[in-house]
Amino acid sequence: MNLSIAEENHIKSIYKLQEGDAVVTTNALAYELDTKPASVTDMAKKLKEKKLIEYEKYKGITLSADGRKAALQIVRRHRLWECFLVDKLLFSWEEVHELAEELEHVRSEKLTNRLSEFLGNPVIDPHGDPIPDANGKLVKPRPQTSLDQANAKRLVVTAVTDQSTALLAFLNAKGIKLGTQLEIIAHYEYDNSIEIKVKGQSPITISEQVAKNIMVRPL
Amino acid sequence: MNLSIAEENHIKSIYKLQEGDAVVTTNALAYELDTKPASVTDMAKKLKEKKLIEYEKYKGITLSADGRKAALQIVRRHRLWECFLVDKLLFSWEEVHELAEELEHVRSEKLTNRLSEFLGNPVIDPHGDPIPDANGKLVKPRPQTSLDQANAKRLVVTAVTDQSTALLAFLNAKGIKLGTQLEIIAHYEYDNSIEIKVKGQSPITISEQVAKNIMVRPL
DNA sequence: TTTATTATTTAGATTTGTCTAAATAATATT
DNA sequence: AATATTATTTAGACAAATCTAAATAATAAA
Repeated sequence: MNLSIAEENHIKSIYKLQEGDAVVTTNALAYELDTKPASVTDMAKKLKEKKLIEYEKYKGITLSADGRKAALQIVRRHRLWECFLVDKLLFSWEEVHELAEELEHVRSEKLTNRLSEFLGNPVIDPHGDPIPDANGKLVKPRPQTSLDQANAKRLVVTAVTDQSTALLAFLNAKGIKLGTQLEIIAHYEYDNSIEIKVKGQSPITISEQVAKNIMVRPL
Repeated sequence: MNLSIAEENHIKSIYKLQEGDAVVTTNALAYELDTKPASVTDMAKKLKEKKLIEYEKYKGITLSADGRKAALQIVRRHRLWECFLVDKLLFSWEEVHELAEELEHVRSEKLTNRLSEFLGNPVIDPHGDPIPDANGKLVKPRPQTSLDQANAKRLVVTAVTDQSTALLAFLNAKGIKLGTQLEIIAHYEYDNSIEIKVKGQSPITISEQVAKNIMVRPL
């Protein structure tokens, strides 16, 4: 099955929004891909034709088994390139997403597997996300919640779900990265903010919005 | 100036066919790009509009200063990726051209320069072709001729101009690679073949057609 | 349960890059 | 120089991926 870049991007976004097995709506997908709902409908028809998604009009989209397989291949390539960029070319955490977005579309299994080997077959990428293996198997990520819903007080940052340059740069500025230890001091409902103390720094306040994208596990 | 992949491929092929400053014909370019002359004419109009080429109808194509600059950037990326694939991912000589053809279109100067650094700023690629530096400067390649026109008897292979998988695999099978030493035993005009002896092997016969693509310098 | 709102799809247009077939220009041959 | 051949361009079409505007379906509100 030979997918175009546009098709791959749709598959990847459906995979991302599905999170388990939820149905993905036309609007959500259009927003994620920075495109228009009408365009998503067009593409949905094509991907259904290719049996990569389940789709009935007005009923939303889910990946088929083949679609999931394709998505995992793309995700694998993306995360391996991110590793390469950070580990070998010394890019920083927040710079690599856009570049990996392009490199991921070079569809060569041999290249992907050689790259993985070269990097020492890593199992998580620089953002803490697990890397599917050559067969598309994904190791279960360790138990984690988003920072806004954490109940334990002492936590470690394990991943960042939104990889926009803006957020990553913001976190960088605040001294928050993978493995950073922090404590929740207070959660202010009335203005949706959270006061935290990053290890070795004075306390700071962040919005719930930001906290939603920071995944943590109990220390 | 943001170029599409199609535009980049045209620029690159014009650069390749120009060899110095020769005018490139529509037909030659169509053949090189495995497309049709009419398509080349269409693209020529667009590239002229963007001031990347000099073009008057029926008069052929040459690169403008800007076009040459763009071409050298693409060639730089292509050759650096070839180095990476061979040196780091242990691909063989003849496998890397197609992959580099895709990787070269990731247009990030920062990535290109980091990659170059990571590789130790190489100045020639695995096929023996020089790599333009970050400013597009190309070190003059050592004096070389194609094998079919060589006058010295003892020679060293310095480059291969046609990088089709077929030819490279053929040469590999014959034990010919960069740096291989060989002697010309005889040049048969009547059937356009050349008998050569590769160092450490028994003499073999190759066609002039193949010899044209093997660049050599006197030992 | 009507009505209003929101989500989704359809219809038709646009851009990019390509093609074929026909027309025209340049070059080679007699 | 006239004619044949080859090279190039034009005209018109097509597929992919997108868009806008209008129509329709699903859902929420009154």
